[in-house]
Amino acid sequence: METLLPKFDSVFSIDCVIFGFDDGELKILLIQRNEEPFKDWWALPGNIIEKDQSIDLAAERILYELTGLKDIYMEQFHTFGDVNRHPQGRVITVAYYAMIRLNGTKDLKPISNYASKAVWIPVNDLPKLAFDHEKIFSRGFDKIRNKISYQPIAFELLPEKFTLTQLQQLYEVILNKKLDKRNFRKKMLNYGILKELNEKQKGVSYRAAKLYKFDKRKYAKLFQKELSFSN
Amino acid sequence: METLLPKFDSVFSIDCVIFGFDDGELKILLIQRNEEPFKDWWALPGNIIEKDQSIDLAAERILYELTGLKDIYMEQFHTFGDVNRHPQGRVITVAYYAMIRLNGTKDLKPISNYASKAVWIPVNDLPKLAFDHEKIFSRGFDKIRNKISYQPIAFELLPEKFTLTQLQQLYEVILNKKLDKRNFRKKMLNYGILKELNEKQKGVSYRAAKLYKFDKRKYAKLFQKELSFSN
DNA sequence: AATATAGCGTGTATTATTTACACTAAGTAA
DNA sequence: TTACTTAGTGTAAATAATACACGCTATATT
Repeated sequence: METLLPKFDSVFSIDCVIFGFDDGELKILLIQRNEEPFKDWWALPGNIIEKDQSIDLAAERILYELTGLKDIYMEQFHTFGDVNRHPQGRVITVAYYAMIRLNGTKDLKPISNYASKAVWIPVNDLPKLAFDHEKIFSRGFDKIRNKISYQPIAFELLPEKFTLTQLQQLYEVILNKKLDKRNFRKKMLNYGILKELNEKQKGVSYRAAKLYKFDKRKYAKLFQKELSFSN
Repeated sequence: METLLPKFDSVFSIDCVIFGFDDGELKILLIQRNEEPFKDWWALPGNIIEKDQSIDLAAERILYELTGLKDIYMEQFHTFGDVNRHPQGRVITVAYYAMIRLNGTKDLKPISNYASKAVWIPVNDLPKLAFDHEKIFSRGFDKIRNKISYQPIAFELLPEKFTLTQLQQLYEVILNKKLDKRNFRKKMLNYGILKELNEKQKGVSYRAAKLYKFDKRKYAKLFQKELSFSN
């Protein structure tokens, strides 16, 4: 960590915690930094907010520049403002998260030079991260763990067609606990936000499971209502 | 709104949405601005973050300077970063909320010159606010409404000793709906976080109600656990 | 002393939700 | 044909949520 770098005044930055699910594992998107400080370290995709850009748009742009991912809807979850979180000066960072679908090996290609690469890393196998990014990640992880426990947001992470077992496995890795199969299925189907397809899983060496699709329309209806509270 | 004021570069600010409950009404703390822009307008207590201060501490300091309130624990709830939310330049603001107890007429005295006064205003009777402060307030209100519906956080707003009816009234104004008396009492007492006192309400011209106290210790135990999720 | 008043305090039946729990069925591989 | 692996299913018990009404008690009034 150099100390010869120029100091700069207070700036705002964005950091993104992007979750994906693949191969039975929950992963997040990391970049390898190509610049000081923390050159060659792993870090969350993040950068400085431009002056003429709202923070939400800045988040989208930054994610795109560092990873090549476009049109990802992210949600802000916390702002980190400790004085010394950045070695070069005061940087306050607004952290965003998103859960996205890894369509096979969606190509990750940093557009800007700021990152030398972008890769998916299992959350259970994270390297040391630059700055306070471990703290940011961990808070983001708490956030989705918390959210999923009262809102079925996990579909974003799955392929378009999925089995109930896959969905359950995803819940299990996020919540870090085993769930009861029958109760899980009962609950999920009860939401009424899954469409059963006339298709089955392929390429498995055992009885193939039914495939389901997530029904966005019903989901929206259900969870608009859900935001008001009952007697 | 002057346009002759100096432009400044990107800065961070804090805005505070402080809730109080008094006289059966939910109120928030507003200041009257003593400086341009929006001189003489009502606004949330808020100001610029200093360079060498973490945002959490900055929030405390700013609240103190503008209202005289000290040692108020606030929680961050959202960061607002639209480009044009401040007429003089780019200002990104981190919004905090707190719920506090109005001990009678707790004296509000702006320490800094930046506010000419600080007062409690009923949320149902808010004036037009400076900047995008109406939006910030409204998001903060959503936040506590949401939170209270799954966590009994309302005690902070009540006097140390309170009756169950007062507690219910508070819930009703926050949730903006009538609640069933028997069910409400059953639920609250079931939490096991209320201590029944051997005292009764005084100065009422009808049968006096029992007074209760909030049991912080039990609350902490209960809601630490509550953050993990069940099968 | 009697009465009016205003809010206090209480219980039960119904329904919905959550939990615990184990075996047969179907498809694949050998 | 058999062995293997995962899919798919139901019920009973416990807990939580809801709907609902009236006698009690302290004070104020006459």
